[in-house]
Amino acid sequence: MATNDAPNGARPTLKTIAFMTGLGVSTVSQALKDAPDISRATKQRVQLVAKQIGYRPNRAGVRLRTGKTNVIALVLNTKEEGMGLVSEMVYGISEALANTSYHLVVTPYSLADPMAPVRYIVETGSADGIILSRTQPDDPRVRYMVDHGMPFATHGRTDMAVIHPYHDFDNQAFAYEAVKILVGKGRKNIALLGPPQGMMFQKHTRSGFEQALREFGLAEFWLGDINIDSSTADIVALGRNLGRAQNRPDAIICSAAIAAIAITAGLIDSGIKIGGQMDIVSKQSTHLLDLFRPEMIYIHEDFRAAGHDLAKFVMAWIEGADPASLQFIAKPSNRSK
Amino acid sequence: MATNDAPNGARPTLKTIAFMTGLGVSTVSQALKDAPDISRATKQRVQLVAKQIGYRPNRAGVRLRTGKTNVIALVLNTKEEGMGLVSEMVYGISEALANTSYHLVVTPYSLADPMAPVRYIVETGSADGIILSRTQPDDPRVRYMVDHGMPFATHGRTDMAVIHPYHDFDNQAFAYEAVKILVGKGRKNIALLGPPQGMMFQKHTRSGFEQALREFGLAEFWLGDINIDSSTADIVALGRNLGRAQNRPDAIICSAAIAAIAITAGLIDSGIKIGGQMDIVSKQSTHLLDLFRPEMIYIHEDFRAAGHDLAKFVMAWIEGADPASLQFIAKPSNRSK
DNA sequence: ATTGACTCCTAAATCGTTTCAGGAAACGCT
DNA sequence: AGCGTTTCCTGAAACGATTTAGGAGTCAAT
Repeated sequence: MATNDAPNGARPTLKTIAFMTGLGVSTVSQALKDAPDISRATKQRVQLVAKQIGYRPNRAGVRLRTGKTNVIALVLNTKEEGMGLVSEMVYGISEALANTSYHLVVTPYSLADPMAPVRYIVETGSADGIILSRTQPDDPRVRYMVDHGMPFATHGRTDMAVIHPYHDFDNQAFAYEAVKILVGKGRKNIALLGPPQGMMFQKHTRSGFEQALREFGLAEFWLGDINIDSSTADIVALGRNLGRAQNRPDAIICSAAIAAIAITAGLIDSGIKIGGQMDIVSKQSTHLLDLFRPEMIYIHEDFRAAGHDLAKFVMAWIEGADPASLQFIAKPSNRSK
Repeated sequence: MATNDAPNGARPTLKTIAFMTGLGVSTVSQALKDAPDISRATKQRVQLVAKQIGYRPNRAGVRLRTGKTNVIALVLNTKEEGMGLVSEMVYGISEALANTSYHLVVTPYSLADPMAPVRYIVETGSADGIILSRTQPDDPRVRYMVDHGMPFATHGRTDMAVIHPYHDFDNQAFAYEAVKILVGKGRKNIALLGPPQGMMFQKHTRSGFEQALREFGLAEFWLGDINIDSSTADIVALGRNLGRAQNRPDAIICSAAIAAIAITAGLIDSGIKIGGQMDIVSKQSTHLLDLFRPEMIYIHEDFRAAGHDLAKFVMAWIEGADPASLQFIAKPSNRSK
C-alpha cells in the first residue's frame, strides 16, 4: 500500500506520486528511472503522473543519498582573463548544460593560491566535475584532480603524462600563421607580445613563432619581459617607447586583443602609423578588433565553443567516457582584414 | 552515549565528532551553532575538535533538512551584455561571497523566455536569493519573486510600487553630464545612442538627456530606432551614413563602450574626425576606452562594485534586513580625457 | 500437490543535518 | 524531606531520494 499521508500543498515528491498512484515510494523511484523490475504498465502510469504534476527530483535528496551533486564547477582567476573571455566561456558552458541536470557554479581563486578552489571542491565533494583554464606545462591542479579521481577538462593542454579531456586553441599555428602573414606583407623585424612565462600556451606560441622565424630566416625583435598579462599602462608605455626608439620592430604579434589595443595606443601616441610603419596581428576572442581603425589583422579564438566543448567533455567523462576521446584542438581561422 | 559506530575513513561528519567527543550527534550540532542549551566547556571542546579535523557541514544534509541552499543565483541573458560586463559582475559577486557559505550559480536564459530561470529557481527552490539585471519599469520577474517571497537584488531600479534591494548607476546624471560636457565643448547638435526601449535605464538615460537639452536650449538629433543592443554591423553602418550625410550631429552620447567604438568606426570610415567634426561621450564598464585613439570622452560605470553590492544586498535580505536599506545609486564619476 | 522460476512490488535502511520533546542530575528553597 | 528550577545533554523524527533484501502472487512442470 501507499504511504498514508495526505498530499500536502508543497512541491511534489516521490511520496506525492506514490500517494496518487497507490504505489510505494520505492516503486515510484524505480519506475521513474526505468528499472528492469517494474512492469511496463506501471512505469507508464508513474511517468505520466510525474509529468502531469511537474515532478522534479529534489537535488538535496539525491545528493545526500548518492553523492551526485549535478554541479559542474568553473574555476576562474579573479584578476586575469581580459575582456569578454569569461563571458563567452560561461555562455558556452551554459549552452552545453541547458537541458541537462547540471548547474554551473563559478568558483574564483586569487593568484595567491590557485590550488585552493580545486582542493575545496574535491574535499567537500561540491561538484561532479571541474573546468579550468590557463594550464601550465606541469600543472599541480591537474595532478591533484587525477590523484583524487575528480573528472575535469582543461582549456589548454599540459605536458604531463596524463590523459585528460581538454580543448585547446592551436597557438603554435596561430603564431606561425601570424608570422607568415606579416612576411607576406614584407615585414622583417617581428616582435611577439605573448602570454606570460609558465603558461602552457606560452610554450606553444613561442614554438610556432620561433619555427616560423627560422623557416623565413628572420630574427626576433625582443620586447623584454612584458606580456599580455602586464598592466595596460605598461603596455601602452612600451608602445610609446618603441615608437620613439631608433630601433623598432616593423610588426608585432599579440596573443590578446586588449594587449594589441594597448600597444597600438602607445604607438599611435608616438606617431607611428599602423598599417604604415607597423603591422599588428592579434588574437581576439570577441569581435572587438573588427571595429578597430586603423586596420588591425586578427585571428579569432572562439571561447564560447571552447566552453561548450569543455562542458560536454566533463559530462562525458563523468558518464564514464574514455578521456582520450575527449580532446580537441581548434585550428586558427584567420579572417585578416 | 555516543553512537557506537567506528569513525570510517571518509569526510568527517557530526557523527565523527560525536564519536570523538563521546557526545551525542544532536549535542554536537547544537554546540557548533552556539545554542544556549550547551555548556561553555562542551562548546569549546566540540569546536576545537571540529576545527582540528577540518569538519565542514555537508551541504546536502543541511539543505535537505532546512531548505537552505546556500546558493545565490545570477540570472543572465545569453546574448546581450557587451564585453567585460558579465566578467566584472561575476568577479564582484564572487568577492562578496568569498568567506561566506554561499556559492554562485550562473543561470542563463534566452530572450525567448526571460521568466523561465526565475520560475525554475523559485519552483525548485534551488537558490536562497537571485541577482538579475536589465530591469524593466514594470518587471514581471520582480513581481514574481516578490509574490513568491524570494529574496533578490536587481541591477537597475524599477517603477514598481515594490521596495526591493537594487544597485543602480545614475544614468540620468550620466546623460545630463554628457550633454553638459559636450555643450562645454561648443557642441549644439547632440544625438543619443542609448539603451533599447523597454529597459528601465533607457527611461533614466532619456530623462537626463532631455532635461539637459531643455536647460541648454538644444534640440535632439534623432538617430532612429538604433540602440546599443543593435548589432555592431548596424551601428557601424549608421556611423558611415552619418558621416556621409549633409545633416549630421556634432556629438554623440553612447550608453555602451562597444556601441561607441562601433559608431566611431563607421564615422572614421567616412572620413569624420573624432575630436574634430565630432565628439563622442560614452559610458564604459572596463577600461577599454582609455586605450582608444583618437580621444574619446568616457564616464565609468563600475560593474564589479555593482556585483559586490548586489551580492551583499541579497545576503542581507536573506538574513532578514530591511530591503529599503539595501539600495544604492552610483553617481557617475567622469574621468574625461 | 509440490517445487522452482519468474514477475512485480514493497518496507526498511541509509545519506547528514536540525529540531523537538523530554530526562537526569544538581541545586536552592521552604 | 519534599518540591520546583535550572543546567546540560540525548534519542527520535524528519527532510527526499536510492538501494537492498525479500515477499506475495502467478504459472508451468514434475
